[in-house]
Amino acid sequence: MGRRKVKHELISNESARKVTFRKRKAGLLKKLDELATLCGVFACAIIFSSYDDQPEIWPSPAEALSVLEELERSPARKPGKYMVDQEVFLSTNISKLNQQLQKQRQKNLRLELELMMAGCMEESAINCMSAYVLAEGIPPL
Amino acid sequence: MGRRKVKHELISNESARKVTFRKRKAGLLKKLDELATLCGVFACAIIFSSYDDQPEIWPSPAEALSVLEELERSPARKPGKYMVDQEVFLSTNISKLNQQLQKQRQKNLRLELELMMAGCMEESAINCMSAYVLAEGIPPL
DNA sequence: CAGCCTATCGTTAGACA
DNA sequence: ATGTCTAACGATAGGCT
Repeated sequence: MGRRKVKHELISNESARKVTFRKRKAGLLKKLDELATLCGVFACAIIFSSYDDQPEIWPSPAEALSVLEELERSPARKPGKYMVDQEVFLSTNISKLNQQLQKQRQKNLRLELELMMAGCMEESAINCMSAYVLAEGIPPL
Repeated sequence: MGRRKVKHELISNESARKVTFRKRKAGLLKKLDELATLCGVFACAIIFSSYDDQPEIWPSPAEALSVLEELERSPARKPGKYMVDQEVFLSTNISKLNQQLQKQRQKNLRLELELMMAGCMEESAINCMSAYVLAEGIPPL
């Protein structure tokens, strides 16, 4: 869309690439916002580029973290799918992995949360973080 | 876009909402693919919905994990930004958090990787996972 | 280089099978 | 409900400032 079609490959001209990146990143995040609102879904996006010194984290670092936690928490598949033949092995394997991950997750959660918020927010990072941790009821280190 | 404008709010009709979700999710992921290709950036998106029983993970669970790891690994800010007044405290705080997280990360990495791949891939999950782990040189548990 | 403009291309809402 | 069609709306490439 635009005055000409663009080939689906890396834009060779660097300044043109940067302009396209800014425009399209904005367009993409708008679309993600629309999808989330119109359809009531829970989503995040993370974009690393050499143009921004911080990764773009949508909708916000804290909300993105919630999505990542949900991802860890979510059952790998619908339980019923495993109740067949050799897949039972996979099922128990997943259960064990889940248990191990659960233990790790609690420890990691605080670290990730503090790091991400400290890194991606502005001056008030520490205050915001404390408020968030209190609100979510996560025990102190 | 389409025959009529749509208000930026949850679509009340459930079946219409589901149709819109399918269409827009596809459109969004196409745009993310274009952004990544045209601009050479590293990105992922995760979408939870009640319509799909699995979260949509783009571009793939394994690649999304790489992006999340990059996020953990990435310096919180440009180093220079901390070299001012009271922010030095924040800087050392972030360093400590990073060190702790680094230890956790190694343990967590294998667990998350196995769990995500086992959960989101099809029958050959275990084989693919093993190949990936070997290729990446991650030590066995 | 960052905004603004607009012709043009792409996405999608609604209709229909 | 799932797929196709297409009018209409939205995103954006290139040009300009």
